[in-house]
This record gives sequence, C-alpha cells and structure tokens, in this order.
Amino acid sequence: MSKRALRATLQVTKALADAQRIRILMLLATGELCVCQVVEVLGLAPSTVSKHLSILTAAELVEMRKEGRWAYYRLSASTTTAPARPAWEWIKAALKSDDQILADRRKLKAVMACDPEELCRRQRPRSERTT
Amino acid sequence: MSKRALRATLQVTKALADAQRIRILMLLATGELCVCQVVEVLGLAPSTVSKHLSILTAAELVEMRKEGRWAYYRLSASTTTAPARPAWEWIKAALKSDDQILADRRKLKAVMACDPEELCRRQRPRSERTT
DNA sequence: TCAATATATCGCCACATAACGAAATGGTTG
DNA sequence: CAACCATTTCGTTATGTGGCGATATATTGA
Repeated sequence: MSKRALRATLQVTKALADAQRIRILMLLATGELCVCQVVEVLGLAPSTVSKHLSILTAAELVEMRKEGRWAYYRLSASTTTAPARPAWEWIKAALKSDDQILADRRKLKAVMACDPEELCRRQRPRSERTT
Repeated sequence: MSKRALRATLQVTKALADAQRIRILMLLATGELCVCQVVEVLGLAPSTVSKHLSILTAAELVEMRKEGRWAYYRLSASTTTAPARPAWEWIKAALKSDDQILADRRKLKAVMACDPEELCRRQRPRSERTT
C-alpha cells in the first residue's frame, strides 16, 4: 500500500463507476448467486454479465466459487471487512430505497423461486430448434 | 434519497474514477487552492483542470469560492462530513503513501512558495510576444 | 470604455469501455 | 469418446470520456 496505491484504488473506484456493476453488488448483498441468476435479473447478455463480474473480481470486490458447470459469486471478504468496506457501506445505505435496486430485489425473489437449470434453459438461444 | 439514488451515487463514483481527479482531491485535502495552482501541480491544460473541477463540483465533492478573477476550490462539507465521507476517508488513507500523491504534495509545496500572479504569468501561451 | 486576464465553455480528436453475438473453454453425462 | 452445457473470451461496434486549443465570459484596472 505504498508505491502503486493509486492504481489499486482506481481499480476499485472504476469498478464502482458503472450502474450494472452496482446493481450486481446490491444483488450479491442478499447472498451468493450464480451467473445465470444475475443475467436474468439484469436482462443483459451472459457475456456482458461475465465481463462485469470479472471486473468486480479484479477489483477484489467479489469472489467466485466454481461448482461443476456453475459459477457462484459473492461479495468478497475485503468488500465486507477490509479498507474498502466504508465505501461499500456508504453505497449500500445510499441505495437502500432506490427504485431500480428495489425492482431488482423483487425480480431476484421471483428468479430464486425457480432453479438455475430452468433459468439457463430459458436463456438458451432460440436457434436451437431441431437439427 | 429514494427515487434516483443510483444516479446520484454514480455521479460520485464516476467522479472518483479518474486519476487526475483523485490527485486534485488529495491536493485539496491540504487546503483551499486556486485553479492555477492545481494546473501547475498536475501539469495539465487549464481547460482540462477546469473540467475536472466542474465534475467534482457537480458530484458535490468540492466547493468553489470566487474572489475577483480567481476561483478557489476546497473539499465540500459533504465530502468531509456527509454520507460520502467514509468513501473519501478510505481513499485518503489508502493513498497516504502513494508515490504519485507524495510527489504532488512536494510539488505543491514549491508552488505555494510563489504567488498565483507569477504562476499565471508562466502559464500564459507563448504566442503573446509582440504585436 | 477598453485592454488585460483568470477561468469556463466549446469543438474536436484519440482512446477507453459497454454491449452484443460467435467461438472457445472446461466440465458433466451418456 | 462425443454430445451437451454454463461460463468465458474474442472481435466488432456504438457510445462515453479525457485531453487540447480556440473562443467566450466575467472581472480588474487604466
């Protein structure tokens, strides 16, 4: 935390400077989620969500756990405990009653109701009809 | 703090997601400065610095005071006291011993030694020779 | 009023970045 | 092994943003 602190700090602030990534963090605040669940709530392409998650991971705001074909993401220990925590607490508090965030949470509840298998099936490209 | 909190929050995180703006905030942490002093330390064009300051002002991280032709900027009350404060405290602490930031502080000390009039004279375009 | 001047705004250019679809990857299951 | 599948990586495109110089604005002082 001496030479290149600015670089590291900017990686975090840049990660936080995007609406979709904030939405993802707020979703993960409710607990661990797999990629397809985030995709379903945000309504973005899987590749896009994956990119956002990799940016959050690089900034150490988020951690990943692989289980078979599924990837589960959660807030990292450093987000909830380490130096960056105050920043995160501020954002979390500020957005507690934001319309978009509340809508996301409602949608998440619905998404959590059906299992990931079903979600992924729905997200598959339409071009897979018959061969 | 209910409907458009995300928009407001993003304005702050985006303002913090740029190296030059962080450098400016860290300079202002030492006290009020006028534009030409910031220009001298950062080594950027006055118009560029002015833009950065307006972005910081829009995010309410910084406040301005005009005195004659000079504009003096300082950290805003909301930066140092309001909700965003934890985020700022985190950044300030993280960059306390960053090389770039330390270099800026050293340069600022030199810049503070001569008065603004002199700084502005040096910053004027060379094309003003004779008519 | 007019010239000088500190800062702000505007127009432009170069580069960064978010989004997507297509293809690659790594893992599971038949 | 081969088909399948969730996720990631890659290539492309559209938009956003930082930088500068030129110009505009507002203030001082002659």
